[in-house]
Amino acid sequence: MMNEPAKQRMTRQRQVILDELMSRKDHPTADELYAAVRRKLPRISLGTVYRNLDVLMRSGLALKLDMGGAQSRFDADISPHYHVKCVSCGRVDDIRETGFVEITLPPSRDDGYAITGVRVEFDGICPQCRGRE
Amino acid sequence: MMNEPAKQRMTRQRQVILDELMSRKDHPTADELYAAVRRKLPRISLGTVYRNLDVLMRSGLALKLDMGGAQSRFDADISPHYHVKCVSCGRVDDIRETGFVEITLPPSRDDGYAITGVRVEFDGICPQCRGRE
DNA sequence: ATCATTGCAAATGGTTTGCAAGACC
DNA sequence: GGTCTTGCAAACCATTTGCAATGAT
Repeated sequence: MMNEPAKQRMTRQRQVILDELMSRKDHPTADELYAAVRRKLPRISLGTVYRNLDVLMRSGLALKLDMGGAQSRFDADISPHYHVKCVSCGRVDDIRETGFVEITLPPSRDDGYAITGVRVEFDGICPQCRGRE
Repeated sequence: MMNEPAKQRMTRQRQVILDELMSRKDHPTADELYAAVRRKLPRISLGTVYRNLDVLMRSGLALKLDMGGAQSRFDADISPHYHVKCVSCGRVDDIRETGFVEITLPPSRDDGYAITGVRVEFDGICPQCRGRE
């Protein structure tokens, strides 16, 4: 009756995916991760990468970033921080200084929504693309 | 040499799509719009809807909302306002009170990004779904 | 034995695109 | 005539899924 948490095994594939994701500070897409992980596990499949990213996400070990654009990006840094997306080249970086964002969740009335969360994302031009202008 | 703005014609299809989009306060997906527009233009194709939404977007007459999830949503209300997405049913509504959001764009230094914009999106539970709990 | 997990391949589903016909200047 | 636009269908591409085989407990 109880909703038992699903028993998950830390398989070799899952561990390698998580390690890879934690080792980088960019925010790779599933296929970028697939390419990287394949160097250690040549027989791994893209489907497995997707399935494991989903598991890691549900377990709270990774974040899925929908920053617009076709592909999702993933982040193993689950500490609170914001993201900037370069409107020119599409890369996504962290923003660590959060002092300039001030959001007070509105009380649950208004049009009746009970607000449960906010997402703040920045657009910008990365240093590389700035130099190239 | 100059980048002339493309000459666009306000075709019947484009007008009907825009009218439909302006007439509703929800934020329809392309295929919802397609279904609605088809009542007036039974022979219109989904491809035409997509192409016109793209044109309207570039012309600044409509906004494309990427609120996560598979499909994009569109909005003909281009005045500044925020959106809430119901985490339960997926519908998207406007938030008109912006007093509780205070964001100061950071100066262009930090890791080097020149910040050009912010996106703020809310999650919540809509009144309908709240009642149904 | 049981049950999560995998590799593989096929399927899905939203969006885009090539092309020939049609509409507008 | 030139060019923007359309309908149709096929193509695209990220992601998901069915399934038989594998692995861990």
